[in-house]
Amino acid sequence: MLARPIEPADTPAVARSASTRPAAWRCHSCAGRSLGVCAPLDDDALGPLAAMAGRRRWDRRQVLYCAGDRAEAFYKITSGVVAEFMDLADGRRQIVAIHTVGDLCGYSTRSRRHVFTAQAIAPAEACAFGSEKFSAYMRGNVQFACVVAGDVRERLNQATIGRTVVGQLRSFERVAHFILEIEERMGPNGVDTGHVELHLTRQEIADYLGLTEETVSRAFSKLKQMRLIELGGANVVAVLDRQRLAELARVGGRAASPPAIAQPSRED
Amino acid sequence: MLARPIEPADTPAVARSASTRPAAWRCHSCAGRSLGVCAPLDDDALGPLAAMAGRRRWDRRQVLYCAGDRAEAFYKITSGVVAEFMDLADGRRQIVAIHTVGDLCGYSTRSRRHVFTAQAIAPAEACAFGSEKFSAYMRGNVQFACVVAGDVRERLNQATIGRTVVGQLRSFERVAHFILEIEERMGPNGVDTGHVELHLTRQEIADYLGLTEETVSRAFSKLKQMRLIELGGANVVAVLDRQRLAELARVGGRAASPPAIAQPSRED
DNA sequence: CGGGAACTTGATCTCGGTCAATATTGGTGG
DNA sequence: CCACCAATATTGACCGAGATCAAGTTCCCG
Repeated sequence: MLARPIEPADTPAVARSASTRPAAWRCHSCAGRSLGVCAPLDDDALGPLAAMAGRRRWDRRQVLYCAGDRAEAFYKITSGVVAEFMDLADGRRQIVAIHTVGDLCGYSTRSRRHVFTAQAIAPAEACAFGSEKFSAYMRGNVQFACVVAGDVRERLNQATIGRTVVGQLRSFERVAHFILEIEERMGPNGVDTGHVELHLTRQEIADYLGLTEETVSRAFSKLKQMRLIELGGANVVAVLDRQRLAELARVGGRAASPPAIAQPSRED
Repeated sequence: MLARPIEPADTPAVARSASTRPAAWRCHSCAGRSLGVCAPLDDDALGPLAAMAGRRRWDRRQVLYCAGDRAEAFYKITSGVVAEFMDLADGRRQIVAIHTVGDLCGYSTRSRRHVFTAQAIAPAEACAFGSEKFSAYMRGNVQFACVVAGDVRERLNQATIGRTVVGQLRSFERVAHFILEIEERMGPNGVDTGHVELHLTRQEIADYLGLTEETVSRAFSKLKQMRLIELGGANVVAVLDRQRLAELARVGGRAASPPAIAQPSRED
């Protein structure tokens, strides 16, 4: 089944065989252990997943799967960045999601086919779960099924906010929103230096926001001129005034920065 | 029809007590029984849901819930049309979903608050399930949890296609897509006469597609002039050439291109 | 019928797209 | 380490799709 170009699991034989060590022990060194669908699971619930997981990696620009392909696996990203997009016949492209460490991608239609194409934006690694086994585990474990449902629900909310951004905001407002979104999603590390590595090229940002690369570039220049950001090398942006940036980017009634980290089932 | 704002369940005592009549018996006359999350469930699985369900109804323009409100219930629509939208501070509005018979709405954030506002676009009725009970039933029934996960996944796909429509298509292409979408979602009845009742005003369509009402109106006129549609009274559209309409509206589905390996860059 | 809401159409303006010319960056080999 | 080259970004000039402003027109519904 799930082909593994690299290695099924870089695990010493001793660990695989013995029941003295739960399969989930390998997860302890995983950056995504406390993120996304893994976070709410204890080691017991994680065990079957860890046992079916294989490792995969892709270089920048490599494709994980294509729209229309039969869905073979889910991928939980452990490093790097992956974009999902839809293509139009004439070459227009809409990036519909950007995934990074902790995110699960590979959701498909009811007919088990991918709707989107996924491509590594930065060299990426992931835990791969065969679709069949993954679904079977869902059908056998309520907790996991609920966790997945919650994950998809969260993604639906993100997608919907994205639709509002593209449908209603002006170009530079969209870019402001993008900067804050990336800062939030990519840097879940505690204190921020105010420096955000974008990972996406101007063209990719344009495809994400429904603009052209020239307009995106102009928007960056405008925000820089407004003293809200500073542009650095290596595609890094320094956020100078998060407050005003957030006002430009505001979508929906309340603050655009819900504590998005994987955490308790309820807050406030 | 049965009206009445909130009742736990107007079930004859005999049905509630006796095992001779499952609680789901009332569902047999429901238009949504074979749609959405109810469809995959047999009467046994439906029973607990039916037992917790109450009926609600809203007039045109009435609000089901507001963004930021604490989520109290899920609503499975049994008649009418409901729109979910996000508002911006300055009055701009994005309709992010249109729901009709069979659709479940009321999904919230992890913090149990609504992200969107829901409003009846046409007088609507729904089966209401208290959030707590609904979630509890999910946590106790794998099948139901999986069904809900599948429903949300489907919605995610729709939302993503919507984002592509708004981000990439020209105004009249978006309207073409809208017409076909409404035809498909509102008329699940067998053979179509080619007549689609839109239910939404021009302004609402505009808010859905990220346009202005004038532009929407011009797009309708243009499609009419192109002999693809005919405009009738009562906000009804006659589809004259579904084929060409679909070509304008096409997103995602690549036709015959071999899904070769990593296409390094966009063109060439 | 009458009046208000929804729709259509026209005139003009503007934001963002398009085309095109540099400028900058980053990677590679000498 | 530097020179060179391709990829990416920036900036400018111009254009056009869609927004805006402003009348009219049609459709409901009492």
